[in-house]
Amino acid sequence: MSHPQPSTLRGQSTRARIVQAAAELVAEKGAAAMSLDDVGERARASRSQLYHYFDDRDDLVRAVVDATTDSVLLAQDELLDHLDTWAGIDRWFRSLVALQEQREARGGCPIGSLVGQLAERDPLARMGLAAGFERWEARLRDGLERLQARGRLSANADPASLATATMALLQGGLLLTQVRRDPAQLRTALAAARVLLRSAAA
Amino acid sequence: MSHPQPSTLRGQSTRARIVQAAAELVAEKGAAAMSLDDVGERARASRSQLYHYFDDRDDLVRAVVDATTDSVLLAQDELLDHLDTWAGIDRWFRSLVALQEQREARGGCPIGSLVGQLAERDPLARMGLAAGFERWEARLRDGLERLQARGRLSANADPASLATATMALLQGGLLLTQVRRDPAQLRTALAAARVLLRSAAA
DNA sequence: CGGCCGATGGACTGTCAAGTCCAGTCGGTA
DNA sequence: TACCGACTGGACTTGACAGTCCATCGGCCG
Repeated sequence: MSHPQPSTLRGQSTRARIVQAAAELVAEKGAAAMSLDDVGERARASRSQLYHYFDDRDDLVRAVVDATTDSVLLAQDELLDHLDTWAGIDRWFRSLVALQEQREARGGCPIGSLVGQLAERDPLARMGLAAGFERWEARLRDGLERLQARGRLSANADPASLATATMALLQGGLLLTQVRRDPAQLRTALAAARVLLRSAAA
Repeated sequence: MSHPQPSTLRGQSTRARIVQAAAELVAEKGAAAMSLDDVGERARASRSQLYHYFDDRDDLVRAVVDATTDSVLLAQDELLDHLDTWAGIDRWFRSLVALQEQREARGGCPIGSLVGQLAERDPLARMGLAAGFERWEARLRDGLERLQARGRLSANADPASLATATMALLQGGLLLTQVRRDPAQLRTALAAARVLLRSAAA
């Protein structure tokens, strides 16, 4: 945060390697279990490089939060662009369930999992996570608004509330999937989201 | 786990004090930040007492998981007994929102927050959390089944799926509430749960 | 009353992690 | 070439933590 973007190409690449390695370790072992030694080893960067690019451990974790939300949103970027049709929404839902099946229901949501780990410990990290969720939810809300503008969603439906409820079903479904090691939990939650959204169809 | 229930009253009380202190610290600072020194101090118990009653740190954390789910379920025991009427369900929802308002949206769900911290690190803890969720969801499912038996819920509605979806909305709503520090997120999620359930009304 | 055993106190050890420090290297520029 | 600042290497310090060890207490039962 307080460090400027590295001025040389080499510096940028080193910083990126560090964040990447840290993000992987956080995803694998949790934020508390990520040690700077681990990060250094995986990123092939020494101790002083970590402190050259980040103020301290917390600063690095915040960078991980940002990198993780970027990566989650980028991975579904295409799908999020087409939430203004019922088919597009269904496609998104199916892809989310397929991903959990492929992962054998491990890990939950990369962003959501961090909430319980960081929200009460680091206010800045919490705000970073909130910003990530806001970007995510905004994509859905925009889709629903376009759906409504085209008259496929009831005029008195509230896209903002529907988007929030859908995000809640998604996050809650992922949490139940993770804790039960069963992708069917997410499938059920998203089926409910479908019912909810369709009940507001025009 | 491997230790039997303490045989003396004094032992039982000491063990209970330890679990209680550990549970408080986990709730306040997160499972990873709970140290045995902190626990000992708060419970007025020495190091060897911790190892007298628990195998190791992980064993204590698992006891915390159980104690936390017990406490969450006990706190709403009365409300969970009356989920077989629409009024009872509404009362439950209102009470959940009121609790978050009172807590200023801090902490999220005591059980749900632990999922991201423990699920991928300790399989036994994950199973303990899953058992907690199952007990919780079962209470709701039972209520819905009674509602259905009395003909207030459509005969072709599936109480199990509705219960899962409602739990997902609850957990997701709490997660969004926590990360945004805004109880309205849970209110919106539970309003959606109400719509979902009513749409299955007979 | 004497021993047994659950329960307790607290010092001790080894390990590991965060953060500091300084001595370098590299690449571009004058 | 000489310099300068960005960048890199890795040893070192300090502290905290999990887990171990042994000595002791205290009530109950024979």
